[in-house]
Amino acid sequence: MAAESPGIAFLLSQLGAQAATQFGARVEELGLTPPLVGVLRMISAQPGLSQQQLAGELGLLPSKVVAFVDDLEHRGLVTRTRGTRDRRVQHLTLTAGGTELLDEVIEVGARHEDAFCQALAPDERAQLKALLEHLARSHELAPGVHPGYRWIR
Amino acid sequence: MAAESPGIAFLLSQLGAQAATQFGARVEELGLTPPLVGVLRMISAQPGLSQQQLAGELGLLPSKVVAFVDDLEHRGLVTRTRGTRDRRVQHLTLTAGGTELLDEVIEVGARHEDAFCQALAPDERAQLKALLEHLARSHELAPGVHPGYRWIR
DNA sequence: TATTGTTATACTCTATAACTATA
DNA sequence: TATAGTTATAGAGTATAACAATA
Repeated sequence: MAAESPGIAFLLSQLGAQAATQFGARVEELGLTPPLVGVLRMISAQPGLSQQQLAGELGLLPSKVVAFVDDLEHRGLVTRTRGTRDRRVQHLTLTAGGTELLDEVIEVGARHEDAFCQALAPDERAQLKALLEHLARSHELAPGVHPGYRWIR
Repeated sequence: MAAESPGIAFLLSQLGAQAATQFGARVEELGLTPPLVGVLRMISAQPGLSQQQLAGELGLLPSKVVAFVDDLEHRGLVTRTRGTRDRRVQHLTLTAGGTELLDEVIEVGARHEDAFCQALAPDERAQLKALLEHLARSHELAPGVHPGYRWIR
């Protein structure tokens, strides 16, 4: 019955959705989606990782990884290389174009960050970031890995 | 090329998804989903509103509202009443059971809030909440209305 | 003719499970 | 027999547009 004002959890959910949507709109202009950005980031951080590893670390279904990598490969952003010891695995690496595009994504991300936080003064941003990092650590959220909105097991 | 650490926007997106997922798991035990909770909340805040109004305020498709209200009506949580002046509109109100269930949802929400922020001291929570409210206002997010994750036009 | 709510349909998206090739 | 990747398929979910009743 109490007309409750939204708490921290709801505000996070609201603002998080807003941030994700706006970021999605920005990377769309680069022909990407947020999940594809996550894939590029992960391959950049761990060049040569297999599709299984990628699926495991990002929480994606293997069949979905195939579709993503197909897409990125056809666009010349990623290469698949058969393993020499185990010829079943596909090792993933970024092409020069992929690295270039990821750099653009990072720039876009920086602009997004700045625009989204525009209302906050520098010291407020630092405060907020510290609090959010604290909270994220307490929930054991891997830095840079998005929990996604449906593929939680 | 820079190995950037996640910024505020990404942390918000990460934590927001986590908060939403955990809240969804809690209300699932009450037989509800987050969107259904939003519908119940809105009807409680504006008893007698029409389905069109509900769709407009929550950003839902009219056909989706029909499905939601069908569901809630069949469970005896909401009633439809034809308008007397304009017999096309359906006025929505909560039943006693609906109000009761919403009260439970609010309790669940309070427990969720507390659990989610467990790592933060009371003064940190107050700080964080103030910063988030500031940010939410700057993005013109209506208090209590979730922007959702797909139905942005 | 326009609007409210409803229904039907076409479309996309996701998950599951078969399938192949290697091991 | 088990595993990495791939393909195919069935199911769920979504948006679009047709529809009936009322204005």
